[in-house]
Amino acid sequence: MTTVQGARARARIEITAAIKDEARRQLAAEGAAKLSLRAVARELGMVSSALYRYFPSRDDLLTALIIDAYDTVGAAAERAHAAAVRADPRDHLAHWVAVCRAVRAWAIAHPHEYALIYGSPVPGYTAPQDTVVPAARVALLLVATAREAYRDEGVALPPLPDDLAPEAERLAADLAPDLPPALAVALVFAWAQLFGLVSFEVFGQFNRVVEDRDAFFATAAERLGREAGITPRPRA
Amino acid sequence: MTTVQGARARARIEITAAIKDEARRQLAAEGAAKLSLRAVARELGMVSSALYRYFPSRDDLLTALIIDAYDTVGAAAERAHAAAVRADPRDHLAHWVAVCRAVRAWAIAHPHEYALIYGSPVPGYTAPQDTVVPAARVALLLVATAREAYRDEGVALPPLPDDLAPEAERLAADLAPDLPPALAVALVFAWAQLFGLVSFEVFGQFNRVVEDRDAFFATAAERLGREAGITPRPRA
DNA sequence: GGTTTGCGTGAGCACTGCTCTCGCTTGAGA
DNA sequence: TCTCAAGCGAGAGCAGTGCTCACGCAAACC
Repeated sequence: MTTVQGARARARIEITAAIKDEARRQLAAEGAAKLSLRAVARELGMVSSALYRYFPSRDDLLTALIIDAYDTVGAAAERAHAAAVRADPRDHLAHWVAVCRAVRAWAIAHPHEYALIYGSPVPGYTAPQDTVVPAARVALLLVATAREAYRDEGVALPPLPDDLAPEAERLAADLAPDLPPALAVALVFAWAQLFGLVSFEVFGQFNRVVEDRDAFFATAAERLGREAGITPRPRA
Repeated sequence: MTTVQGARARARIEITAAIKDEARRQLAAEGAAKLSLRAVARELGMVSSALYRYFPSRDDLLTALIIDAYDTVGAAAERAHAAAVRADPRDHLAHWVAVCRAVRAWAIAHPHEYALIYGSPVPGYTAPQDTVVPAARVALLLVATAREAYRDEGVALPPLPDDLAPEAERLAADLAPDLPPALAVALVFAWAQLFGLVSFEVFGQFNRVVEDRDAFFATAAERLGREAGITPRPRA
């Protein structure tokens, strides 16, 4: 599908990628606050103003990094999910936990990129439309996992209070019309809570509180799965 | 207790407070990234270098704001808790929910201050020791609420997996020696998950997803309370 | 082959955090 | 009461930032 392009078009793609790579390096090293266009340009051997041919502003560079970050964490989660399905196609709780662990592992390995997407929004900055699809990737994977469990095993969930019923219908209609509203609500809860756990760990809130964070997270992820209606696989 | 102080000492206190106030104003208006010492000084009619007599660096100013933010959200939560106890001393789930709502309300009212304390750590920045006591204030309140419920009504919690048992003992010993380890773990879960929910709302992750956020959060807070072992009050 | 378009250059503007020296003022000790 | 160190504000200055703009060169299109 990629037609043979002129040298110029190809150079543009390569330079754009190089800028993002170098920016990612600085991001990983120093954090978003100290990411500087001039330093990126310097490191790439170009003059700072040249960089504006590729990204009209610092915020646009950050937005590109944000989209990439959403995509890589989404891809990592999807890989982990696929591997878990391969290992045991029927153990849906294991699939769920695998997704959670993948998100956590990626976050710990790339804390500054994680902060970029799940921390405080950086500048003035309202998330552009381009970010919403990649941002939904992990969420949709959680929904898909819960859906498979629901199809295979059904679900028993606590009833919803009346005043949440309209919201629950709306949520279900938006993100999973084939699932019961109570499950849609439980999934959104679990989704937010998963990132609450990961954020607390990555952002240091667990310092001097939780020591054995692997075991802690494993249990938490499993409980989240159960709250999302996924029953553990009965022992064979 | 406050001895009569010289005019100089008093001026120092007042100016320090004025700097923090103005900084908070700019923080609320533009966010931490755009908080500038020079702008604060300008607004206060002093020269920027004078400000360094009061805060040795921008990070120190931010740290002061962080401590204040932890304290105000903690105070708000404590007020809400006290009011709920006054309204019905036996309804522990209502006390819990009141604390959660107070945290959320404060976060929504002061999103940038919330981001400062529960978002991504801002600069290079490792949290100084001074912040850990105020930071624990909300957490300790949650523990206290759960403790009262536990004393009055006991608790039934899911069993912990074996590999989490040592961590659970440690947690219980550190933050509530009088509570069962499984409850200590459940409390840390609930604590992280509470701020996961609030962060997702404040940081815009719920945009285009959750509409009726009041009802959504109310249900979530109640479920968190139940997971933390607080049973609803039986109807009188 | 001529022209439009894309792109790197370098100067420059307004801003930032932070440092340093210079004086004035305050307040505690002799 | 006088003295002198300490506290404090002023101003200049350094190094760095995001971003803009006119300028030329080179590639791509007609």
